[in-house]
Amino acid sequence: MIERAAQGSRERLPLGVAARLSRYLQVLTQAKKMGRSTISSQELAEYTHVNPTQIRRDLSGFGKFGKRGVGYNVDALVSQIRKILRTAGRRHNIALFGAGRLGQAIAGSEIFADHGFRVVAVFDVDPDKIGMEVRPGLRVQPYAEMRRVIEEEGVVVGVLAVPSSVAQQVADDLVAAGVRIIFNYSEALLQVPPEVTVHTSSPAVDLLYALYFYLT
Amino acid sequence: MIERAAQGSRERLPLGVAARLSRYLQVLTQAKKMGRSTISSQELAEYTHVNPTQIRRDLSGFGKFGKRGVGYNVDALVSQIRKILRTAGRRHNIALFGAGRLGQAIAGSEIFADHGFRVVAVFDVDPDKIGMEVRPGLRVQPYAEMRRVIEEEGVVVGVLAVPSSVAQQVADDLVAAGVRIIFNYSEALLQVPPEVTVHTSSPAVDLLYALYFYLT
DNA sequence: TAGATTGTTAATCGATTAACAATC
DNA sequence: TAGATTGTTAATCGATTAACAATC
Repeated sequence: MIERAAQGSRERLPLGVAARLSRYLQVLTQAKKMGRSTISSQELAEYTHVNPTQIRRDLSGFGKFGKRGVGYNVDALVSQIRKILRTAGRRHNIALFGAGRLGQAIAGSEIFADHGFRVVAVFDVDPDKIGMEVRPGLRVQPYAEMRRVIEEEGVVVGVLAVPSSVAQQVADDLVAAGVRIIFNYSEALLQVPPEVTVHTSSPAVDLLYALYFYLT
Repeated sequence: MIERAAQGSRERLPLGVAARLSRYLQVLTQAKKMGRSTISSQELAEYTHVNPTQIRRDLSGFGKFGKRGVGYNVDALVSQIRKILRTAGRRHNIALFGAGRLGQAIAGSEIFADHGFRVVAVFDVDPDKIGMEVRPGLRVQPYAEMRRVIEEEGVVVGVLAVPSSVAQQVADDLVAAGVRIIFNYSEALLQVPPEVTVHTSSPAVDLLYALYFYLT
């Protein structure tokens, strides 16, 4: 606890704790939208599939955020976790690659916006798509412009909604442009240098896992 | 090992093992597509973010699948893991809800097909979308038909690509129709009975997590 | 043979769980 | 006060890691 109280410090959280706090934040944000003002560790557990004792333990390491007999104040907890994860009051810019059906769905979604992520650019190679308005004020730009735009806009994350066949090329270009976080919606296995983090979206993995417990 | 050798038995795998095996399978399937015939635990570790020793440990619990100095045969390992996860030679039918941009992207993707999941029905309430061919041989059907189709087709998984505002209603209807696995692409927090598993897709969670380590 | 990588052990670390006093 | 839920401890279980002999 004494060590953990060093929350605002330079100390990095253990991987597991950071991952779980991110999940709590997602649920809390949504609970807030649904008009909830408090939430118990039990409810958080149902939505995150994390053990309720684990949740209380994770949170109590940073302070006494809850109220016994009541639960946690949603607004207050959102603020606290944002502080811990260092995303409070910051905006992080995303560049999206591929303006097909998936790319359009991502550009039009609120899913990133709720956490301070903003899609500031969309790129495609298809001349028919360039100039298309995927969302008010956001038009598809030619892929050739990616390097310049990434630098000008201070893009931190690249999201790949391109065919698997070109995903590696885009990843290489992103790495060369200095982007360190890549979110891969294609099926390709991407090769990147160690300082770059790739997250590949694989809904089938979660489905296989859920199915196993259904079948047994 | 003696206990684990009971792979084909009724014994359920620990949660963590089942989750990791699913991830190995995803990577192996893709590696196979890319023409790889063998893969080392080291490489699997890079793509799955699971420790290489852990991977060897997980696999050796079921048999000696690897070859020292070489690695694992991709085809053979895919077969073995499918057997362990009980998905070998089976087809599992999926019903998709919502034929908007996201729904169309999912229907057109190979991502589920590679693991024996097949989208056998797409539903929407919008009369303009009904009858639309989202992929050869697969047309959008009216939502009102969902119950009948789910029973006829033996649907095991419901995938929600609908607006958050109607997600709970669809989830309730799926539960009533006997579906036990729900994959939620909306942001809604879904209330379901304990026998039903909900997985909510939250790319923002993974992004927050990656960002934390980037910022620190 | 030399190099690489598995299979396996042992030691450490983090997660899970039950239990319950504190307290709202 | 009664009921609910946090904060916290202690015990167990599973994951991680380093190390290395076996062997392809």
